[in-house]
Parts: sequence; C-alpha cells; structure tokens
Amino acid sequence: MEKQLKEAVELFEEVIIYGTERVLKSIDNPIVHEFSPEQIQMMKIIDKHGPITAGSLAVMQGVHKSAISNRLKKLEEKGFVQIVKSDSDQRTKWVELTDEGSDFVEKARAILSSFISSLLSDHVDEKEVEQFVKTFRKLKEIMKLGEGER
Amino acid sequence: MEKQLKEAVELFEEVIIYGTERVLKSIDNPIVHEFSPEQIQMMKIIDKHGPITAGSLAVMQGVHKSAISNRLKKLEEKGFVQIVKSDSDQRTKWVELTDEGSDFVEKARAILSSFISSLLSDHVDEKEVEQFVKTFRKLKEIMKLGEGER
DNA sequence: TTTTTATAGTTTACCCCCTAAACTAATGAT
DNA sequence: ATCATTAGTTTAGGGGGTAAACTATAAAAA
Repeated sequence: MEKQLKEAVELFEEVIIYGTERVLKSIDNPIVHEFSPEQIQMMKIIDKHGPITAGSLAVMQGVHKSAISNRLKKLEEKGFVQIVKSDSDQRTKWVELTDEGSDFVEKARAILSSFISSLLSDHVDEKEVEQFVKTFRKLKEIMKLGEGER
Repeated sequence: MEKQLKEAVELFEEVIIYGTERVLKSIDNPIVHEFSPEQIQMMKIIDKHGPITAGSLAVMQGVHKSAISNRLKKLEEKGFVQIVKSDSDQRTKWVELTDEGSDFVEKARAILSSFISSLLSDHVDEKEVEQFVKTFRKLKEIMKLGEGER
C-alpha cells in the first residue's frame, strides 16, 4: 500500500500538474491555438450557461474579477463575445457569445472531443475505458471540480 | 461504449485540461507559492538530473530555449541556481542548484507529496489506489510524458 | 586554411495569465 | 441622508510562452 500510494502520488503530480501543457500542445489543429485555454474555457462556459455575469465567470473560472474583466475585453475586441447591460442592476453586465463565438465553440468542442477521443481509443480498450471513467469521476470529486464551474 | 467514451472524453478534458490550476491553488503551504509551477518543475529536474544544460531543460520542459533562458535568469537572481561554464564547449552552460535551491526542492517535494498523498488517502481506499496507479500509468503513456522529461 | 553552415544560449517584441490594491459608479442597509 | 457593500474596471507588477533576431562558438564543407 505504501509503495503504491507513493507511486500514485508521483504519477498524480506528473500527469495532473505537469501533463496539461503537453496535451494541449500536441493538438495539431490550428483553430484551437487561436485562443488560450482560458479563453476557450470561458467561451465554453458562456455557451453552456447562456448569458452570464462577469462575476459568475470569475467564480466558475476560479480567478479574480480583474482577470475576467481583462479577458472579456480581449474577446470582445475580437468579436467573440458581447456585453449587454443589465436592466435590473446598472452595475451588472451580461456576457453573451456572438455568432462568431458560438461557431468557434462548436468547432473547438468537436476538435477537442475528437482529439481526446482518439487519444483514448488508440491506447485504451473497452474494458479500460470503464475504469478510466471511474477513476476520472473520482478525480473530479477529489479535485472539487464543478463547485465553481458547471 | 460510445456513451462511456463520451463521458471519458469530457472528464479527461475537465480533469486534465482544466483541473490543474485548481489543485495547485488548493495547496495551502506558502512555500510552494514562492515560485511558479514551472520554476518548481525546473528545479526538480535539475535536482534529479544533476548539472544539466539549458538546452536539455528546454526539451524536458517542452518549451523554447528563450523561455528557459528567462526562467534561469530569475532563479539565478534569487540564488537558487548557478550557472557554470562548460570546459569542452564555450557555448554551453551547465546549470546547477545552489544549496538554497536544493533545500527548497527538498521542502517542496515533501509538501507536494504530502498534499497529494492526503488528497488521495482521504478519498481513495486501498483497492482503488491500485486502479489509480494503473490508470495513471496509462495516462502517462498516452500523454507521452517522460519523453522529454525524466 | 578559409568559408559556410549549424548550434548554444541571449535578447527583443509581443501576447496571455494571474494577484492584489485602488478606484468608480451603483445598490443596499442603517 | 449617510454609511457600507457590491459589480466591474484600471493600474502595477510578477510569471508564462512563441518566434525572430542576434552573438559567439563549433562543426562541416570547400
């Protein structure tokens, strides 16, 4: 047990902490490299959630409001999101995807999904996928994902 | 199968691509927040490998040499690494950890290891650890980790 | 030997990220 | 009406990365 836990710890660190960039870089479709991972995540959240406030985005992305403010400015300038004022609260701004933004998200989802799917299919057989799902569910629970993000 | 693969894909994305920051942020020991994850990784590579060239670090960390050059400058300024000229090739520089650097790596390893260990122990029973290790080994293989990094 | 090509690492330019504090305008509580 | 809280913005500063240009050195070709 101690030996296995030790190995699990090392693998966890290697895969979870240092593996992310490698995976992202190996996606060879240029479309997903037009934006940063954080920008893509933001657009996907908006797409999934529908119009949303900047403050909610900050919670969901786990960062300060200033980071959101900055990111939104960039995406707005590029025409992928639009800001709509709130009727009920003058301070609040609603963020929506533009058509261009929606198109992008659709494409990005397909590319990412396809990439990961083939990554898994190429290395994992049907039986293992089952285990993968279990492990990932557990990981998700461990990492408390979903608490700030839908 | 299709349904499970779909779920695996979504979980993969959530955990691997967007989960990293959450994990790192939840470590509450301030020591590991003195440096960025990339800086820590660099020091750990040097610690593990011994004196190493900047070019090798670039390969191992999967980035351009300029990123390494920049990062080394910062760590050298802080006194955690030192640069030694090569006898056999005037262009090459060998990078070593200072005593302070080695101390830090030792501490960081303990903190990270302890954190992840308790993270896993708190949520995973003995039987599951076995599965975790298998899954992580597979992930490591999938992500081609270790090819550019020891 | 001299010239050309390749290489190690650095610098420069520019883009992105984040935290944190300070700030502005609007809303809610007293 | 006044004070406290809140949504979002701006400013300051630290980190990351790519990519091209650059400098000095080494290796290969002429």
